[in-house]
Amino acid sequence: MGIKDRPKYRLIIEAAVDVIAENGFHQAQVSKIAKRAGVADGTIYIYFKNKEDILISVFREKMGDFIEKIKAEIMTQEKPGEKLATLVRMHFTQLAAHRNLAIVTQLELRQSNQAIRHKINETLKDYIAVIDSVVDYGKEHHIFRENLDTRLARQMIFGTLDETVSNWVMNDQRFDLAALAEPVSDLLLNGLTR
Amino acid sequence: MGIKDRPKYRLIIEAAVDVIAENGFHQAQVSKIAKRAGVADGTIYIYFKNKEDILISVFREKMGDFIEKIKAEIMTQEKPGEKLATLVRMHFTQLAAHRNLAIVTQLELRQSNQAIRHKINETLKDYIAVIDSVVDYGKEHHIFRENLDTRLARQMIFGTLDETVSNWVMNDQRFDLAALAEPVSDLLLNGLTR
Amino acid sequence: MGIKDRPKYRLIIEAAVDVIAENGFHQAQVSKIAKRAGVADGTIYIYFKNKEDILISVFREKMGDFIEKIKAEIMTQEKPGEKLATLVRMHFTQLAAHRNLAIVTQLELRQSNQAIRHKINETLKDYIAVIDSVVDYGKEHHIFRENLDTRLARQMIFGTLDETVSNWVMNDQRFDLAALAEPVSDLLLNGLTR
Amino acid sequence: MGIKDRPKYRLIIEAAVDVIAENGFHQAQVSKIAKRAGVADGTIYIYFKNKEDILISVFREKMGDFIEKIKAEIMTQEKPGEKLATLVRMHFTQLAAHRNLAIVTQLELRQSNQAIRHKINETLKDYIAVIDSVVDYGKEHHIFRENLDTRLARQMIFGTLDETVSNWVMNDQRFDLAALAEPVSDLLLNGLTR
DNA sequence: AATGAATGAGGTTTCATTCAT
DNA sequence: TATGAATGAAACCTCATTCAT
Repeated sequence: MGIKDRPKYRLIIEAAVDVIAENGFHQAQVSKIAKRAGVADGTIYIYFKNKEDILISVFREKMGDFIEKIKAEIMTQEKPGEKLATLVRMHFTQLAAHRNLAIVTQLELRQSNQAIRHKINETLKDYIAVIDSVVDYGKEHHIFRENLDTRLARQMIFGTLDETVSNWVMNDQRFDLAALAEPVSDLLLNGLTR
Repeated sequence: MGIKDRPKYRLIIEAAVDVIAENGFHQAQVSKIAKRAGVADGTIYIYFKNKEDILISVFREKMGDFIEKIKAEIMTQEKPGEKLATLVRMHFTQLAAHRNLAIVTQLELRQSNQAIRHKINETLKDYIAVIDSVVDYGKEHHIFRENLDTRLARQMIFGTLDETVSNWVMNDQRFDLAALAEPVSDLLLNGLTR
Repeated sequence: MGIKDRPKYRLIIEAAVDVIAENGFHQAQVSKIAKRAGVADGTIYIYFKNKEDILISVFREKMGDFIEKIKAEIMTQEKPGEKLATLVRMHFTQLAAHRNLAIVTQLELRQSNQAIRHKINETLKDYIAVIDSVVDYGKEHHIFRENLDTRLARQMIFGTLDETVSNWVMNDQRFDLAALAEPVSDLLLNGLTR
Repeated sequence: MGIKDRPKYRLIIEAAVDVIAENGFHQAQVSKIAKRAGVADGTIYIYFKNKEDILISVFREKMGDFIEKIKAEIMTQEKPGEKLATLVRMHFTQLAAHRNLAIVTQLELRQSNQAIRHKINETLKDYIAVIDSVVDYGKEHHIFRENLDTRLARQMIFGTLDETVSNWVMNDQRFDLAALAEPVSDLLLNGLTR
């Protein structure tokens, strides 16, 4: 049984998300995470190499689930427009359903140093690939413009989603994020088609 | 003569940008900034209340210029599409021309604590207003769709620009950012029109 | 087992007394106390909230003992005059026996800021109560004048003792403090009786 | 004309008393004293060698007056008891009339380092001599006990006065200090006579 | 495997003093 | 004489990580 399957591994990951969301990145000390997880400080270091490893693991585990679910849902769709709409909807609904996770990924983890953010970007590459595949699928099916630059399209899609969720988090989640799925995917679709 | 007009004020601001860009946010000690500016550590505190004040001032001064120049350039344009194209072009060319500033605003200052980021967001509101005015202008002139949600459109525009510049910085400025101005503004325009 | 019962707690208290007595209040850096106690700087902060807390604790612990011993000894006496004589004798002999403590309480801790001195005064209130009880006891037994103002009498007693010890400390303990116990208590007694 | 007779010298002395009384010893920066005196920081150093010199001068000038007035008043008395009563009364009334001075001498200047307090004690020696002369006068006139140890008597007198004024200052001058002159001198007299 | 007491490096800020004008 | 901008040394405290138990 790998170390990641033992109960305390997940306990620490969950504790880290909550502690960071509630206290902010700079107030999320290892000892605080340990106390929340109900383990000793030293135990953390049996499961994680160092603090950086905790943060990266939080992102990898949580974003892994996040991406897998989006992938699975997109696969059920045939039409390019539906795939894009599904992507947007899943992106928003998942983060709306897990506010602490949204706070951690949109606000707090971005305060980490360059080393951590570099590792985080590695994980994001999987998501980038999903977006790119949706764009390419649309181009192949002649729904999106064929001279569309995939990278630019992806930056527009990801940038728009990211900026929207960030606004939602920074406004203390006061508006209904899920409700924005439709107008946002319409807006993006309008930019990609023809 | 206000304190901000004395030569050392600007000297320290410029030194801060360079030191942060070259060493990273967390390695930008006050003593390093002072040495780069050619002043004593204590002199910093004649011009700035504390370290936080230096960082906020860097952003305010630099983004102030940045926004003013974009505003001025946009005003010379009549057509909504040209205004948007100008916004995108100015955003990219200014940051491409001041790489250290781009590194500081896109990467390093985002690692600051919530207090600093809150103050930074205050300055960004001026830029938000500029983007909103371009969107509204386009709607009023029946070039952009009239049922377009201004906030969503702005999030798409800003999100796309920000994501693109961040990609450029994180890729060590290996591609020509300014050259992306035209395809990106075309892409955005396509999303906003009709 | 409380944190104050762990050996390092007392080790740090003792180190603080010695370092302050030998170096003076303003030259008693935390790192110097830590080195003298044989612990790391950070260890200090496991046992004490901050530097102020060390100083207050030194006074509370040491004066606590000081007062308890005087109290116990006074209780063994029946005659008011003997109680006063015991108070004076114990005050002088204890401080004469612990010169570093005398230096710290008479000279060095008085250089602390108002917050610390306020906390120190809290501890002194216990001593004030002991003196007051001796005065009241003498009045009740018709040995001290019955119209004697307890507060004034206490100020005379404490002021005289304190001034005498301060003189002894400032004269580098060149005279025999303990030998002054008898003449001083005679002098005070003369002022209080009839 | 000596430097001490020029108007700014006294201006700075008065400013120092007020600034220390109002802000506390540790918050009485040279720049604050300069601003209060209406002079530039650098001007302070034309009149005083350094900050220590300001503090010592404050004490010397103010206590000089204080002692001179007590001396003069005592000389008008013939009887030993009256001389002592006058000493006590003048001590209390002068400090009661100059609260800022009382705060500075009783509370704030005692927070200074040993070097300053040593110099302050030099000035106090003049006062010590005055008290001693009163004690000796009483002994010579067979009013005070002849075997009275002058130093002990002086420590009792000064300690009692000092402790009483300190209590008054620390209780925010809530009671009438001058009114204590009579009972305190009676108490002291009782201790010295017979 | 689990604990938690102990470690120690590192940086922001204050303020007395100087000196060119 | 007077100014006030500039200097620069010095210390408290935090917290990620270790290791004896």
